[in-house]
Order: sequence, then structure tokens, then C-alpha cells
Amino acid sequence: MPGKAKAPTGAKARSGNGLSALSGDELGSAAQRDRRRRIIDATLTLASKGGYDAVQMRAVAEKADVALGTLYRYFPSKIHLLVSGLAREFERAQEKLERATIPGDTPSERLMFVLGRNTRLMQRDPHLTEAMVRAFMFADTTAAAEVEQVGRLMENMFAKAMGIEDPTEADRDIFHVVADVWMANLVAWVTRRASAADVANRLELSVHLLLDKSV
Amino acid sequence: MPGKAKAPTGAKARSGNGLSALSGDELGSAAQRDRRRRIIDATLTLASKGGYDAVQMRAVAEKADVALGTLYRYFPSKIHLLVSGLAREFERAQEKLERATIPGDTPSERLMFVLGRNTRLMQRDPHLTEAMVRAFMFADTTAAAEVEQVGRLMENMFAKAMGIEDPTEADRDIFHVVADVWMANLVAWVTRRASAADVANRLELSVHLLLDKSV
DNA sequence: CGCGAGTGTAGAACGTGTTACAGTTTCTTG
DNA sequence: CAAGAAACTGTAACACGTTCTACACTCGCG
Repeated sequence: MPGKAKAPTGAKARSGNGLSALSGDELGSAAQRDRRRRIIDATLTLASKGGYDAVQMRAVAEKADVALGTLYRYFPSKIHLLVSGLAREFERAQEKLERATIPGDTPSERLMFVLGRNTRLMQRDPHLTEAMVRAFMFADTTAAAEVEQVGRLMENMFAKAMGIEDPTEADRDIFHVVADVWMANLVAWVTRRASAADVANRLELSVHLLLDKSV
Repeated sequence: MPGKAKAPTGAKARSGNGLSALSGDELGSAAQRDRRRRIIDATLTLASKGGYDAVQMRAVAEKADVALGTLYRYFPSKIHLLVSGLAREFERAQEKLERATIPGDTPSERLMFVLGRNTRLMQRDPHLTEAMVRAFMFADTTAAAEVEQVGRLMENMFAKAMGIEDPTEADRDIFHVVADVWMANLVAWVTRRASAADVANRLELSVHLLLDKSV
């Protein structure tokens, strides 16, 4: 496993917005942010069309209108690329959620609502989901940071859904389990080992058991 | 995604052992069974030494002393190969378990024992675990059968651990969730996003919540 | 015994992720 | 604005999974 490839570090200190590194987005010049956006756009477009295999680095570079070497400077591997794409999708989904009120009488009902909604959203674009979810699961240590970012996004999403301000360690542990179950079910769905109904049932069961203990 | 590659179908009707296709093992002549064994041995040896990346098809073929084409006739892809390797490891672990009495006063305690034991077992060979677990998660539809076989092995293991003769649908659903959580935690451990202690804690928590409901 | 189908072998060839590099453009800084 | 650094570009090269081809071996059966 050879070489490196750092993210562009052109501008030293940007006109500081206080936020540290929310998603690796607010780094670099406008042109760089735009390149990054184009790259992820191209990635998601290709993924949506043909799944994991269709996301070919040369194709991404061409569609994003950057050189192959530049692509690798921004994203050191195909995995980084796709996991970052997943992160962006989750960010967007989260933004949408912020603007809506989540129905449900209990926290677990609201969590189920959010899970169901996002699951259906992803199932509407099977190829894209296949590409992102498989990359997420296949990620190696070099992409651990990106994977963890996605993990945090899921945590936040769950916390918001359940109306929890700042989760305790115990809360986070449960979120973690829910996230694991969710992702595992998406993997099973993506590989056609589970139907959409299976996924819904298993999520329902898991959330119920994990949150509505003494029933 | 081109070509095929069927498993060898040399001998027409084997001297029938009633069992249908327990693990794809009892097919073919003695020489063929031996080739298959050698191939998986080579795979696990290489995986143990250098993980997923070290399992290179040419290397496997050479170490197993078969031609590359033959390797592909037996296992149509690297993923099939590694997932089959995982299946064999689980079969062996299961056999060992059969011969020991599982300690624990409650079903959930016994399940935890089995989970913990196997987790530690796998953690003793990080490279091997990395190779098998990542392949398992990355598997595409073409390897769904192999993945499901591993799923069944886990189900059986859990059922045996808990002393359940033939699991109900509800039992299986729970096993499925436990398996998902287990694998997800192994993935996290393999990519160094979770420590061994993290894994143990999360398994404990999950099993507790999933099985010891009204506490 | 000799044929034919199925299996195995060796090795070339191809595709795609990744790296390397030489030259050009763009930024930063004094 | 000039010099140097950093970022980009285009392109070749390399590695490894996978496929293909041509030939050899084996074994059951007529």
C-alpha cells in the first residue's frame, strides 16, 4: 500500500468561521471547494447510474473535470470518495429533517420514523445506496476518519429524532447499536438477501427491543 | 462484470450421503475435495499473514498448487474464496463448541459466553479476521449464497448456545440482529475504530437489551 | 483399446485502482 | 511585480483481479 496524497492545503488561514472541521468542507479556496463539490457530484451521479463498479476513478475525474491526480489529491482512494459521498448525503438528509417536525408519541416511535424515512429514501436509489453502503463497510483503517464522521452524523440524526439534547454515554451506545443494525440491514438489502419488508421489520424489532425495554 | 466459472461437477451422482448441500464440501472426487481444501488452507494462511491485501489470487493458486484457472473454477472470485474461508472457520469453531459444555445460568449468559469466546478467538489473528470480515461485508449479490451460509452457521451457533432446539421465527429474528451487531463490531475492531473492550461492552449491552427485556 | 467430455495447466491479455512524473497554472508572499 | 511554492494537468506505468486461449491429462464407456 504505497503513496500518500494530501488534501489541498493551499490557503493558510481562511477568513475564520469559528467551526472547526465540521465535514472537511470549509477548507480551501472557493475554487477548491467547488472542485470538491464537483467531484462528489460526479461520484454520486455515476454511483446512482451503475453502483459501486460504475464509480471508476477515471470516469469520476473526467466528469468532475479534474485530472486523475487531482482527484487523488482530494480523495486518496475510491473508498474515501464514496464514504465522503455518503457523509454528504446524510448531511443533506439531516438538513431536511431539521425543517420538519417528526411525528410520533414516544422517542422510539420518532426514531423509527426517521429510520424508516431514510431507509425508504435510500431504497429509492438502489445503485447509489449499493455503492455507498458497500464502500462504508469495506473501508479500511485509512478511511476510518471518514467512517467515523458518518457514524457521528447517524448519532446526531438519532439524537435529534429522539429529542435528546446531548446524549449520555449510554445513549450513544444505543445509537451505535442502532446504527450497526441499520447499516447491516442495508447491506443485506443491497445484496438482495433481505427485502424492503424484511429490513423494516428488523428495524422495528430492534428499536423496540433496544429502547422499549420493560414492556 | 463478465464471465462465469462453475464449480467442478465431475462425478455424476456421488455415493449418496443423504445430506443435500451442507457446505458445498462433499461434492466431487477425493482429488477435488483435496484441491478445495488446499485452496482454502492457502487462503487462510495468506490472510493470516497479511490480511485482505495479501490474499492475492496468483499467490493462493501457487500456494495451493493449482493453476489460476482452476482456482477460479472452484471459487469464482476472491470474495467467494474468503467468505468460504470464514464459513469453514465457523464450522470448526462450532465443532469445538459441540464438545464443550457452555457455562452460564441463563440463555443470554451462555450466548454471551459463546460470542465472547469466538470474538477473542478471532481477535487472536487480526489479519485473518480482517480479511474474512471485510470480504463478508463487501460481498456482492453473486456471493449472496456464501454469505447466507455464514449467516446460518451463526444462527446455529447461537441456537446451540442458548439451548434452543429449533428456533421460532422470532428466535431467528433476534439471532439475526445479534449477528449483525457482532459483525459490525468486528468490522469496527478490524479498522481500529473500536478496541477489544469496546467490542465486548457493546456485545454485552446488545445481548442484554435484546434478550433480557423486562429487567 | 480408443474416444470424448470434463478437468486441469501455463501463460497471455485486459480493465481498473493507484502511483509517478514532467510540465503548466495559480497562489502566496516579500 | 517577481520568485518560489503549491496545486493542477495529461499521460504513462504498475499491480492485481479476472478472463481467455491452447494444450494436456483422466476416466468412464462403448
